Amino acid sequence: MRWEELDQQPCSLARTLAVVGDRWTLLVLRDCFLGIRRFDEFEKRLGITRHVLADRLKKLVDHGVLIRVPYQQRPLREEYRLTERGLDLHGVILALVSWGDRHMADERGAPVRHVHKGCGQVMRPLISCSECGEQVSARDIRVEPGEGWGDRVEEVLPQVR
Amino acid sequence: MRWEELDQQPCSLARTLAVVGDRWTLLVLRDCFLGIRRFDEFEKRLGITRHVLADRLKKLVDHGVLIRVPYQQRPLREEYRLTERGLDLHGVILALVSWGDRHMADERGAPVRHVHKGCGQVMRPLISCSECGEQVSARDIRVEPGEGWGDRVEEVLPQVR
DNA sequence: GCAGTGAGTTCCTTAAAAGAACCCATAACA
DNA sequence: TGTTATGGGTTCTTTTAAGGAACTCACTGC
Repeated sequence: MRWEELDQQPCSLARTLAVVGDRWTLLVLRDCFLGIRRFDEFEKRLGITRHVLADRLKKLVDHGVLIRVPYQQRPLREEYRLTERGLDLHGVILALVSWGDRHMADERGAPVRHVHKGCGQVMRPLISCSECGEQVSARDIRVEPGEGWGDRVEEVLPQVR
Repeated sequence: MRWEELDQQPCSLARTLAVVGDRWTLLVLRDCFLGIRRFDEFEKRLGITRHVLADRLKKLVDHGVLIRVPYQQRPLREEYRLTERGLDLHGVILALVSWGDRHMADERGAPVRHVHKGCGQVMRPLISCSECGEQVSARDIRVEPGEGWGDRVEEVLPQVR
């Protein structure tokens, strides 16, 4: 399988990875959520090569995750902002950060805190069931084929422990 | 920045990406959550080269995400199972799948459904605040430096919109 | 008229992934 | 007794991607 075929797969994970499944892309998005918008700021903060940065920003724009917005004319300068679609990736970033906080933090603790504006508290993200509201983890969930699965009989979902 | 330095950064996202920030790794993990455990099964399902698969499995074992468990002696054969640390990555997979379901699904809908064993319903994962229980999205959260931030004054968190 | 800025491109070198072939212990088959 | 199959890799060569540095271009401001 090549990466170009990835978004054709009947798998939402593969399709998402076709958009953001690249380390630089996710680091760029992290900075977007921190309010970074301009080419040279990304470059300075990430230590990414301009070449790769230009490529990743372009792909994110093509996928509707970022949008270019002019912030001055003569000479035209544009910055990159998260679209609604991009903002919706916050859950992905949060999940990654949260795992890192739990399993990769050094003795000094988590590097950044997330403050919930609503209640003013430092929060951890919890994942819960949209139907009953209860908190869920891996063992609470069973996976089964949905409508978009298609009729590839041969690719049977194995038993989930 | 090289990938070897990534887990040294004072950023939980970067540190998590040092472990799982690779498309193949995440696809391998997806299959782990579907119950796949053996080398040749991963190979068949993913269409990954054996070379890369061996490398990714080894890295996941080194990072304590997977563990090798013998399932027969003579000849010794081992399978790969998620550790607790690995199971805890479920939130990451769920977040990625969920975004794909919302933004990358074709007209037929989501390829797989997640059933919450607790209530028996097909669920979507919701993210909520650990302190007040309210549902949160990108705009409800403010980021600020935490204990593990260190004293790099120059790297100021920019204003978040 | 010269240096600086923002946002890239181009060119060349190094690293990683794809693809195919090979290896090794054992078992099962004929 | 040799022949093929299985599981889980490793080796080798080619293609693709990333790193690093220099160049471009349309301005601005000094």
